[in-house]
Amino acid sequence: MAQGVRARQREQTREALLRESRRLFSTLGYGAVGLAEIVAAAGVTKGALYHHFDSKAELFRSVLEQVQQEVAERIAVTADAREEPWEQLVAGCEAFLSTSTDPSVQRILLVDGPAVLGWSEWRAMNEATSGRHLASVLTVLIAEGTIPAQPAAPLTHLLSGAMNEAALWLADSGGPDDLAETVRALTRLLEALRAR
Amino acid sequence: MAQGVRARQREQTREALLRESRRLFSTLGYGAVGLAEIVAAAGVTKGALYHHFDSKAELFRSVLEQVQQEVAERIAVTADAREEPWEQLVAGCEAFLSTSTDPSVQRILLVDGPAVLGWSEWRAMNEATSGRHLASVLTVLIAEGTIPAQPAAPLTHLLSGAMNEAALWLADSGGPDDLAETVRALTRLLEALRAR
DNA sequence: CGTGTTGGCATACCTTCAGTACGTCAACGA
DNA sequence: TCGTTGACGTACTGAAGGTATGCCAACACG
Repeated sequence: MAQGVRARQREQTREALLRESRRLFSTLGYGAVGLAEIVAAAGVTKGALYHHFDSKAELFRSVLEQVQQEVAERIAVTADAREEPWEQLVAGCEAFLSTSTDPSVQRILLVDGPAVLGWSEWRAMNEATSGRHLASVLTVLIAEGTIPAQPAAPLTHLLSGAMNEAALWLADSGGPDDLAETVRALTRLLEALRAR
Repeated sequence: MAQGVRARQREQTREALLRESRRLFSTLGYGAVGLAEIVAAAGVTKGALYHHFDSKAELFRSVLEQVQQEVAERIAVTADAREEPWEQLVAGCEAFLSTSTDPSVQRILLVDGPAVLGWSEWRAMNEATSGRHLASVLTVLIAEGTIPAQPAAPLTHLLSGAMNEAALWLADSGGPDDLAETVRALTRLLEALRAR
């Protein structure tokens, strides 16, 4: 860390760009934010921006990657606190829903993400971070027979999509009751899946 | 119909703009398509476009509205062919999944739609068309006790999101097996919901 | 049937914004 | 100490969304 004044300055600039662009992207949306706004807020110029990122889309990609990492981290921490895979699934889902009340998660990760990067790239990125937790725990639950035998992939996508949409909904027209109601509905859904 | 040469010409121009922009939006995405491309393909100029639509986003909105109507129509026709509400639900879900293999539905309705219009507007539009069918049939199923008593709204959004994501997934990395697998997974999910 | 009006569109222009070319200066290695 | 290089700043370009204005044919109306 702090390997020379040069590298430190570089990191500061990069972080300022990421921080300010994340703030602006999450409040105004990708399309409504100009590079001029971003560099002004970060206290640099477009030369600096293009020295660190190849394009506006690449800058957004880095921001999205950062958001993804944070979400995945919170899910992993919450889930790993439980012993049973089933408990991990439920806790992880709840963690995702509560984390996603953050507007930056909303807009950047769920709305603009697929449109800017294209859905398949967005999906690959999701798969590499928070999506993997869901896939792996479902695989375990199917293998141990807690969930009836079936291919894991389709079910993973169904649940993933359900939670994404639910997150968007309860942030939009959300009284605080709706979060609880949604968690309960999701729990009922998961419980219904369980083998009996 | 055909009320004067004037109104007919107007309709032709408008339809040409909607048709060509829908084609371009669905293949390249909203951001990658310029108005110059659209008007060239439609055989008119930007003057005509702005005479019919207030902005590029408004043009996209009209295209999206058209796509939504078509999807809702196909779902309604399929569902109304069944008697029992439960059969209507399953058939409607299957109809949505198979309809959504169309790339224009994919890109316009599911990917660019929320980003261009904003999620809440997109949601309102969805609610007014195809989303209403899902909401109403779920309400009936809960009322008649086929699905355990619970608020309808959260469950509606969970299922809606599940199908949206599933549609995107099976179009992207989809062998024809995946469509069948996804339908089966969705059916299992719905069956699990059923009161026993 | 002649005439004024309006609707439907073309043309030319303006503004903004992503992206590029190039210059500059301080940090770094030798 | 000096040449090199990396981290920017500055100035410019092309393109794209949007606007102002003009034109001509269709329509209403006497």
